[in-house]
Amino acid sequence: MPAARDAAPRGTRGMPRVEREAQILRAALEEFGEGGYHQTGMDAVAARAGVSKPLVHAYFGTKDALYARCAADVAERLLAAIVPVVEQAPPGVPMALETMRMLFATVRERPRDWLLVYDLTLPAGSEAEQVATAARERLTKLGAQGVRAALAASPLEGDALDADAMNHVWQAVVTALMTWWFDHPEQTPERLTERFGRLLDALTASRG
Amino acid sequence: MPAARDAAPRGTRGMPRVEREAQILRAALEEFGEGGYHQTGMDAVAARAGVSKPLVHAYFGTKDALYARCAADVAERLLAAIVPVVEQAPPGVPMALETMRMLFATVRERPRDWLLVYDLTLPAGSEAEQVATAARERLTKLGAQGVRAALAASPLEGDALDADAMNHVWQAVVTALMTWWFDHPEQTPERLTERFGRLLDALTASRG
DNA sequence: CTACCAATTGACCCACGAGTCAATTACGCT
DNA sequence: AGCGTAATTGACTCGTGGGTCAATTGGTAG
Repeated sequence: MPAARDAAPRGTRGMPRVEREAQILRAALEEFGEGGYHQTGMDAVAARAGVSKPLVHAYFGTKDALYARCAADVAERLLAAIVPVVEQAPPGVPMALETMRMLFATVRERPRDWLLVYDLTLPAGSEAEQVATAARERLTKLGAQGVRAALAASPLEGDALDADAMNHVWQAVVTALMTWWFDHPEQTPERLTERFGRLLDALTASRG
Repeated sequence: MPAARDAAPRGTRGMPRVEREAQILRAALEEFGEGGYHQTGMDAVAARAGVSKPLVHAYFGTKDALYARCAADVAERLLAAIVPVVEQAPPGVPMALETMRMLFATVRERPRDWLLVYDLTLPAGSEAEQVATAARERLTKLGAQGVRAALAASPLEGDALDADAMNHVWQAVVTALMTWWFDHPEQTPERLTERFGRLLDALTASRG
């Protein structure tokens, strides 16, 4: 099994640890994104990475740990992308749209990465599920602030549960546009966001 | 194995076929709804129904066929509920809301039934996936007409893809409210629908 | 060149779950 | 009561996939 060292003074062979790790992680992201947790095998990940199954285990431990690592990686990228937006832009629908655009842009090369965090069929109580759930909660608190502000600014001001429900809906909308993206790969983050803006406009107009 | 007969003139034992079938189907709906396809075992279904595993196979064949049967059952109930709404109400947002209310009401006792149709992690190419996909498509064409009408009536009239994207978003919104319902079982179909109406109002107000 | 050592793997083990079959049970008819 | 029949099941097989281990490979230091 590989030791916990990156420099290679003695007994080095094959690829440097960091590269190998990135390579396997990338393969795992692709496989998990396409097949989900249960339909993806460690063999498939190893094959896609071009290495043997034991090596994947040596680098990431169990399948559960590998998935958790992948989900954490995705979550970290997403959070890093939207934190500046939430901190800088004034709350409101435009901020929500900008947040959405940043989310699309973050997973631009592999849109299915998003599913790692939003897969609801993970083994109950597993580390993978805990990481994914935690990631969703952090994204909720950050990304939905704009929409929540919009809700609070409305003359109706629903009860406390409305904000929670709104968060769920907001995330589902992003997920829906992500999955729609899968079938329309020619779309760009910008066009997707504009498209959603049009939908909002249409909805607004039809209710005015 | 049970024969294909319902009346019981000779060699009868245990429960009548129709009751037994309904009993197993119900157990399967509960199990699949809670754990999804891959995490649910035939043993678990049999145990929940209070029968043995071979009996489940005798009644429904393979696991795949059982899931397909469950999904078809859910789809049939959902379609039967919303067809009258779509045919009678005038297109527009109110019709969409009424459709939503009927969907909630249909799965009132077991909201997780909805997930049988909207599980994206089904084995690729399986009968279960085909049934679920077909059900989603039928629901799309029916349930999204109101929203599509709203989109067309807007002054913006987006391109042809907008309608497709809008359908995806619409279904995701319903799914999101369903899953939100799981964690708030005290909610009713009516209150859920009203809540979503409030969210729409707030969104409209914040953009006017 | 040689010894050493980490990286890498072929081959294996094993748990779990789908699916099957012979055997058993109990109901209805005579 | 006793037989025929269909419902029901205990106990089994078997393929699949997660995980492990001893053995091999090929760099690097001396």
